[in-house]
Amino acid sequence: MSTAEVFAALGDPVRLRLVERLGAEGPLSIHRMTEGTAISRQAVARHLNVLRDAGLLHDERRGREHVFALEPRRIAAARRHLETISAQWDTALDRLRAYVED
Amino acid sequence: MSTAEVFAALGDPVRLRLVERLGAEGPLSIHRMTEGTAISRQAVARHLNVLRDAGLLHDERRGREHVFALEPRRIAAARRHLETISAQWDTALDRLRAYVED
DNA sequence: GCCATACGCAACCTCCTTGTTGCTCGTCAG
DNA sequence: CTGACGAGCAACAAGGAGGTTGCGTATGGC
Repeated sequence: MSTAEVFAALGDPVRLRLVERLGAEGPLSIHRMTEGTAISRQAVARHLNVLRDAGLLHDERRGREHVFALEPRRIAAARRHLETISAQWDTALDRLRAYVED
Repeated sequence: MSTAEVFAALGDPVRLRLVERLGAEGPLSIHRMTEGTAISRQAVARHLNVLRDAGLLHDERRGREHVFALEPRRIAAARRHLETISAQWDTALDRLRAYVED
């Protein structure tokens, strides 16, 4: 659930594509998510569990299907984290410039 | 240089901390970056190379020092990517709602 | 009730990552 | 010129990540 864990979860091309699909198509079952990939259902299921453990997805059993859906608040939190770094960078550069001119 | 590679680079707690430090303190040498960490200089250097290969940092030799600095444009690009996913998610939910009510 | 479906669990293999250490090389200061 | 400092390179060990296969289990349609 840490910030690094969120980025690590997004840092695999397969998982990033799964997140993009969930964002574009809405909630999907493991079986549906496996369609269009070159890997097995178990591999996809493990990727989805990683994303859920990172807080990026939430899951629900619907009959014999296991449906995963996006958790947009986690994505928003990661976005804000990157925003903070960029903002600090600007002030750090200003301080560096003042130091060099001094 | 892919998007997944950027997130993977940020997805390690040590590297995320290095990026945060560069954002807060400005450009730093490998030796300076090693201070305050529990790992060796070589390990830090490798982490910095990973971040540079992902496009998140740029580096420069200054005498016998190797200085790394943030590349805020890459961070902004990653931020926009997350923004896109969230935006698509909203419309996907609308379509899902319309489908269920149908 | 019966069978296909969608899934979970566990074992296993392979590669990549992350850390280490040892050695060498360029650079700055005295 | 010489020694200390900051880095680069390479080899190595240990752990984790990502993939597969085989098998067992609950659910839904006929």
